[in-house]
Formats: sequence, C-alpha cells, structure tokens
Amino acid sequence: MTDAISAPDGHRGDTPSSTAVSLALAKAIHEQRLEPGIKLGEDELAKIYGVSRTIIRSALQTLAHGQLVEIHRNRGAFVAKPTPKEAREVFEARELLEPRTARMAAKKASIDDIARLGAHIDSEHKALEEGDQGKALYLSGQLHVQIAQIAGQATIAGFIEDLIARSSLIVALYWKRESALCERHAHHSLVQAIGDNDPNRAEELMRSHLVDLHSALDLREPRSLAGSLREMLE
Amino acid sequence: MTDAISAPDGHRGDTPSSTAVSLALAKAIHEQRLEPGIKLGEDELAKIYGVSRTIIRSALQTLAHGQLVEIHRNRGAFVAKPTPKEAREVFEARELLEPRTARMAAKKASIDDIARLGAHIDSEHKALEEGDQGKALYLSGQLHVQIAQIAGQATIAGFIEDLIARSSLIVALYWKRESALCERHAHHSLVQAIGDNDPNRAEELMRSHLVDLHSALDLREPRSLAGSLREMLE
DNA sequence: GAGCACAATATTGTATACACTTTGGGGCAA
DNA sequence: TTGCCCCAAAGTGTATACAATATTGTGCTC
Repeated sequence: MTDAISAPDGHRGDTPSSTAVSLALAKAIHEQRLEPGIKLGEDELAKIYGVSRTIIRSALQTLAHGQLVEIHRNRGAFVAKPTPKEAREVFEARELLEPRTARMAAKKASIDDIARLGAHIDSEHKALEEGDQGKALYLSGQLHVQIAQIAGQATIAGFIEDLIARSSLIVALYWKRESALCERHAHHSLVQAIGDNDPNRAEELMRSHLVDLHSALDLREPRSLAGSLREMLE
Repeated sequence: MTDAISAPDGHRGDTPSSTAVSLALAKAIHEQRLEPGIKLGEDELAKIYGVSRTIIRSALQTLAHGQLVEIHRNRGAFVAKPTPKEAREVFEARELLEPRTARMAAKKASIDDIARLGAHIDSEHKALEEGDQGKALYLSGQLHVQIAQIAGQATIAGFIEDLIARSSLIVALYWKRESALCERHAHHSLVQAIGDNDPNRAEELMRSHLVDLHSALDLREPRSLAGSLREMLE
C-alpha cells in the first residue's frame, strides 16, 4: 500500500495532484471497488496516495460536485448513496439527454470516431470475458461518454458524464440480479447505427437502451450494504 | 472594505464559509459586477472576505466546476470568458432542457409555487424600475431556476442552474445592445401558462423565449472588455 | 444494571508557513 | 538602442500546525 499516485499527466507537464486523486477515486467508485456509503477518511486517503490532506480535501470536493461523494460538515466524506428518487431523476435526465445526443453523434461521426467506438466495444467484451465485472461496467459507461463527445456538445457531454458516474452507484444499489446484461447487443447495434450515420435509428436505440436499463432497476429500497447499517439509524 | 462575509446560514447552524464566499462571488458575477476575464487573486479575495486563502481556494474551485471561473495552474483564477462555441452550446443545452422542464412545472405547480413565481416577477420589475440592471438580470435568471425546481427534477434543475449562471457571462460578452429587453412580457406569459397548468403552452413559450434570447446574441467575436487586452496577447 | 455526564480521542475545519513557478524589471553586452 | 539574461518580487501549490467539533469510552449516580 501507500504507493504514490501515478500522475496521468494529461497532455503537458502540468499535473494537479488533486485531479489525479479524484480520478483514481472516481474510477474506483465506477468500478464498484468502493461501495456506496463507505467513509472516505482524509488521513487514510492521504496516507494511501502519499499526499497531504490538502490535496485529498480538494479531490473530495471535486467528487462531491459530481455527487459521487457526500460531505457532511465535521463528519467527513462518504461515497454517495443515491435515494430511489435521485436514481429515478438520474435516469430521467439521461433519457432526456442521451437519445438526442446519440442522434447528433450519428450525424457527425467520422471514420475515426467509429473506429474508436468499435475498439471500445472490443475492450468491453474482453473485460467481460476476463470476468472483470468492474472494468466492464466502467467501460460500458465510458461508451456513453464517448458518444456524447462525438456529438460535439461539450457542455451536454459533461452533464452526461456526471450522470453516468452516478449511474454506477445506482446500479450498485438497485440493480436486479435477475436481469441479464443485455448490454452487449444493445451497445453493438447502437454503435452500428452511429457508424451507418443513421440518426433516427441511433436515437431510438439509445432511448430503448436507457429504458431497458431503467426498468432493470428495483427502485423501492436501497440494497443493504456493508456499513450502511449505522446510517439507517441516524 | 474587508468586512467579514455575512454567512447566509441556509437552514441549520452549519455554515461552511467557503460556500458563503462562492455564493457571494457567483452573485457578483451574475449581477455583472465582475467582468469576464478579470483576475481573482487569492490574497486579495482573502483580505476582502476576511478569511484565509484556504477558503478562497475552495470557493474558486467550486466556481471553476460550474465553469464560472477558469483556473490556470500557477497563474491564478479568472472570471470565465466563454467562447462563441461554448455560448452556443450553453444555449443549445438550455433549449433542450428547459422547455421540457417548463412543461413539467406546468403540470406540477401548486398554488404556493405560482404565488412565489408571481412575487418573483414583481421583484424583477421593481429592480428594473429602480434601474438596478444587475439585480434584474440576476432575478431574471433565478426565475428559470425556480421553474426548474418546481418541476421537481433536482438533477436537471442543477444543470439548468449551472447553465443560467454561465448565461450571464455570455450575455455580458455577446448581447446585442439593440435588442430591447423583451423579457418582461415573455416571463409574464410564461408564468401565466404555468399558473394555468397549461403544459403545452408553457413548453412552447419557454422554447420561443430561449430562441429569442439566443438570437439576441452576436456570437461572432467576444466583446472587447477592460482587462481583456492583456489576455489577447498571452 | 441502566442511563447520563464528562473526559479522552479521533477527525475535520481553518490558518499559516514554506516551496515552487511565473512574471517583470534592471543591468550588461553587442 | 536593442536584445538577452539573471535576479527580485509576487502569487500560486502543497504541507503542516493549530483550533473546533464530533465521537467514543469511562465512571458515576440512581
């Protein structure tokens, strides 16, 4: 443990370490290595990543903005636990934003874009075959983000990115195990529609894909999770 | 100067001072007391608000998240200057989100909600009569936020809140002076449609209101502003 | 033994100190 | 004069120290 964080160093030599930490934490949440409700102690994180609490605090604030983390004053930061109402809102927002975005992506997608999407789906399949459920879930979300980026609307893409991150928490809490991962086919045909520059089909496929996801959730009560016991009594 | 910040103390006794600072700055930007591009020095703000740089830094990070402020590493924080492309994206996002939201608000609005909207419009008119352009602009944006809140979709309302804040920067940079403020009537009839629980009309009025706003912008080149000279050479 | 009050501990909130980067100016050389 | 380099000053980035608050454990009282 306590290996210093590997700075991703996006493009140039500048590397705010708080960004690296928040990305690392976001990915851990996205891959469901961090369960909803778990406490994120500042000192603990500071030791793990080999930085001061200043950096950790900044990273936690960033995550709180995207609603991946809840910060309670004088009590600390916790991985967020979206309520059923919030979960519904997230998916309703996605159903409003993403189909339109998929339509735009289908209109604008270049050869390069389509190649990237194809490669992405391949990684997704590989992760599934290797049994890396967390990584597969992460990649599955990132596909939606990539589509939004192809649509060329950075602002909306940013919103979608937030919604997708929160969706991973929602899946952790509300996913019905019964429903198989029908995603494989859905993503494949969606990418195909975009590759064919078929906006109508892309929009409709995205819409039905989201409805499928939404209806695969059991939004009555949050799944009981380790560490959640205490919070239920507060 | 240097009067300590008046903590708003939202509901309970908890008051993160960084929140108070970021709200104060956001309002100043919204009311166009802070021009796009102006530098927000940490020490300066710390003295003004009577807190340490720690707090200021946190507040600036919050604002950067909403894209009201741009932070350049080792160079400092500046009030954001949205590009024409960004401006278009913001309004396109609004045109996607707000009409649907107005529709939902018209469906759900209670007597109380409608009274609040009416009171809001009154304040708006009063601010205009008193010649307080900044406050009028701020209130005008807040009406949109309130409508989104009435719709009961907190997630989408949050997005809209961000978009409205950014819109004030866009107006500062790209508003054609020629176009009169047609807002008065637009807001009035919009609130009326919501009060009548007429979703179709509310949606359509919101849509056309946004189109009007959008077309009152000159999105070719950012308006030259005090202090922007230096930045053009950087 | 149960409940409460208080002290000890742990953790977060804020301020300050120090290190690093950028910036601006003055001096020196061509 | 012009161009360059180096140094000083200013400002941001990070770590640490201290203060305030919440939590937990202990012992007392009833």
